[in-house]
Amino acid sequence: MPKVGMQPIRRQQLIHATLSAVNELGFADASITQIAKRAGVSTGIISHYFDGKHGLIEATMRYLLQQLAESIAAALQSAGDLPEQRLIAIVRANFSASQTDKAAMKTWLAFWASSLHQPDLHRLQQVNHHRLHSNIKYEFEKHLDRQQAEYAAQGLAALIDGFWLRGSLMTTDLDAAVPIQICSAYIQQQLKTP
Amino acid sequence: MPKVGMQPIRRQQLIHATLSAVNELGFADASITQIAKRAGVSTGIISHYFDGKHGLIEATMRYLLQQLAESIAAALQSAGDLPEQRLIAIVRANFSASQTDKAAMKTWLAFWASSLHQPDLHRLQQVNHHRLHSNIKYEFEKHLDRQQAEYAAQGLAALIDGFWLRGSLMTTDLDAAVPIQICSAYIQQQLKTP
Amino acid sequence: MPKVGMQPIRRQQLIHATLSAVNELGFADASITQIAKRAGVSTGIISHYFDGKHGLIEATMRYLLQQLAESIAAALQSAGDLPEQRLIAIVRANFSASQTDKAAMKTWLAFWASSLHQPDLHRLQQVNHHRLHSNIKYEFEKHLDRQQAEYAAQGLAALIDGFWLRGSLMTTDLDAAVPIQICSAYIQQQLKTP
Amino acid sequence: MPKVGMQPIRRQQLIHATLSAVNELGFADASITQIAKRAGVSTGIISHYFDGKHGLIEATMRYLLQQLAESIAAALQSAGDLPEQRLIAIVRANFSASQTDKAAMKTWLAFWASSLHQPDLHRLQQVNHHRLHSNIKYEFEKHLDRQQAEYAAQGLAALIDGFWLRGSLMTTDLDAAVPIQICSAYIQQQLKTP
DNA sequence: AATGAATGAGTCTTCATTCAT
DNA sequence: AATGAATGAAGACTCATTCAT
Repeated sequence: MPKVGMQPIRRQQLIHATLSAVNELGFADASITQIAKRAGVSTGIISHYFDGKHGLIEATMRYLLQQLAESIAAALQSAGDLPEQRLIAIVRANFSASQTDKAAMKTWLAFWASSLHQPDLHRLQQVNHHRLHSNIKYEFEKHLDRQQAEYAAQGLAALIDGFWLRGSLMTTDLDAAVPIQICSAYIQQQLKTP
Repeated sequence: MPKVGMQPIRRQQLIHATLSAVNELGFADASITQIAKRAGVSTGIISHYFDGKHGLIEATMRYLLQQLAESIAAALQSAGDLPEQRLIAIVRANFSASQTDKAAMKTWLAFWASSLHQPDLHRLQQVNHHRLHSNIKYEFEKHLDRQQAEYAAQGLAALIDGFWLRGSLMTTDLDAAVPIQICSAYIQQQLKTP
Repeated sequence: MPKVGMQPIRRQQLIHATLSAVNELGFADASITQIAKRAGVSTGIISHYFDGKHGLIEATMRYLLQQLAESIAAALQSAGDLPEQRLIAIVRANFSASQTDKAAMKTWLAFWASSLHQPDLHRLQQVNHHRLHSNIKYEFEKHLDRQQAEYAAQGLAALIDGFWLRGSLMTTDLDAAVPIQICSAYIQQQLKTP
Repeated sequence: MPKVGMQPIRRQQLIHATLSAVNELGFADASITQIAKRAGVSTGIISHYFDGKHGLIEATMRYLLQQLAESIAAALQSAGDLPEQRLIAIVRANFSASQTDKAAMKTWLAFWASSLHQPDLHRLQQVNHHRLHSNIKYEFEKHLDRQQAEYAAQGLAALIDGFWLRGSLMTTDLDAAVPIQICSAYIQQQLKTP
């Protein structure tokens, strides 16, 4: 039952099917057969819309990154002007529900691991990591000198990613409250340093 | 010409070949053919000594974990009695050369990601994460109350893992000095809290 | 906006696109997607006008054969009455520019090879080969007895096809002058035989 | 039931299976499944011994070329010293039974056609064509000047290939007697030219 | 103890065809 | 008349495993 203008619908459908498959089966077992089955379409359609599995994987990772970027952008927009507020907003966005559900975290980890040997994915992931660092450093620099800000930014970014990594490897769901609290304390500590 | 006592030699040979293959090719492309080639043996030998590829992978991860555990144990032994000294020793062990070279980090990440969908690996990895937390918390508890120690431990463990994760995803080698410095500052900060 | 009389236009369009695709990509890689792209139409149109890829291939071969037949007919019409003149005219037609450019030769060879296992194409090709033989033999019979004419015809036909085959397999373009000269010499030789 | 030293046996087995499949099904339908079935082995073995289908195809073509080369070499060895005798020996070798059975001819044609778009096969085929020309020209030069020999060689090579091509496209088996007779006459004619 | 020959399930991809619009 | 969305079979290839030697 072919229809016109299906492209965006099918692409979204397939991206979600990919996330679902990676979450349930793992990156290694997320075959296009599995993905197509979850999307309720045939395997051929993947090549039709994404020019192969690799294209679908990349599009899916791009989608996740975009979600995170939007989440952070929105958090910053509704945050106050104080660096502390803005930094906590960034932390909260990174631990927002959509980012901390088991499926998303497992998928992120899978993508990162596979990005180590896939230049295209690696580039995407690098941009993401650099952006988090920049966002954070930018706020710290309002109160700290360049060197202090750099250290504070590295520390906070590591803290966020560390909680995130440990959360993704845990069996239980991540309770975002504790990480947020610890990160907040870290932020306050850093800002009062000088 | 059967040789006696080949078992430990062959096993070690194959574990190193696995690390080498995972590092250079990535987890997905580390086939037993590649591994056997690097070890200079035939593929059949893998089933003989490890009962299949899965057994080899698990043994390799176990080996990495043991290395880390020994590294930490040694660091603690030669550390002083002060919690601060002991905690910094733990940090240093986690960022020691053998743990932060690109190959080891890539392998760790690959194992972690794949552990998400492999119960055997997952169990190993859980033990490891719990041990780091326990080690750290034990030291913090010498100066802090249980709740404070728990938070401090979670924070420091996240900091360590976060630096480690960001390092493994970087293109350049990790300069351990900065993470160690930031972790040290964090430790001192936590210990003076009360 | 349906248009009237599109059929002949579309068919011609698609036949030329097929020749172009077979020439550039080879018979094996001349998919209907490629052909449709070159014709600037959708793939569906091929089934519409030719009832499938096979129909298009057959029509294309038929088109090539017709071109050759017309070329020979024209050559004979403007040739004199002497058998020698007429035979040379046939030779020239077989090596005329439109038949010896790389594209046409490659396409012919591809069609012939595939005709070995496709009855429809095989029939077309048989007619063609028989026609060349008949045309030639008819002229030789004006001066030779039946048996001699048969041999002369077989020889000349083989000579033509042989040059043609060697030309199609060469990397460089075929210089028609040499084959024509050698064929002419052969004709003269045969005609003076008795 | 793995055995040692199977390589040459399996390779030969698979090459023959390839010839059989190409002959019966055509180049396009000679899938590795079909080939493996004819050889009585699994498909995986093809990659094992030939590093993929392409390697098998190339090895098969190389085998055919070698057969022809040996056939010609043998014919020349047992031929007299006279150019005429030697040239006829070459002709006979080209139309010997092993070269003119339907299967071999169809396979040759299929290979040649596909060689147009496969550099590896093309190179093999070029060598073959050049060798035939050289062999022939070498003999003609014993009696003719360079230019005459070149023309005579081109003519005879075309004659051979032409008969061969027409034979491969025929439905019936090729009766080698007629081509040999016509070629012989051509040779004699050329040699008495000056 | 060790080899490597052999298997066959599983992966991704390509492609001609069909059909609702 | 024409599109292009969708299918699904078939293709080549990879790979962990098995087993006779």
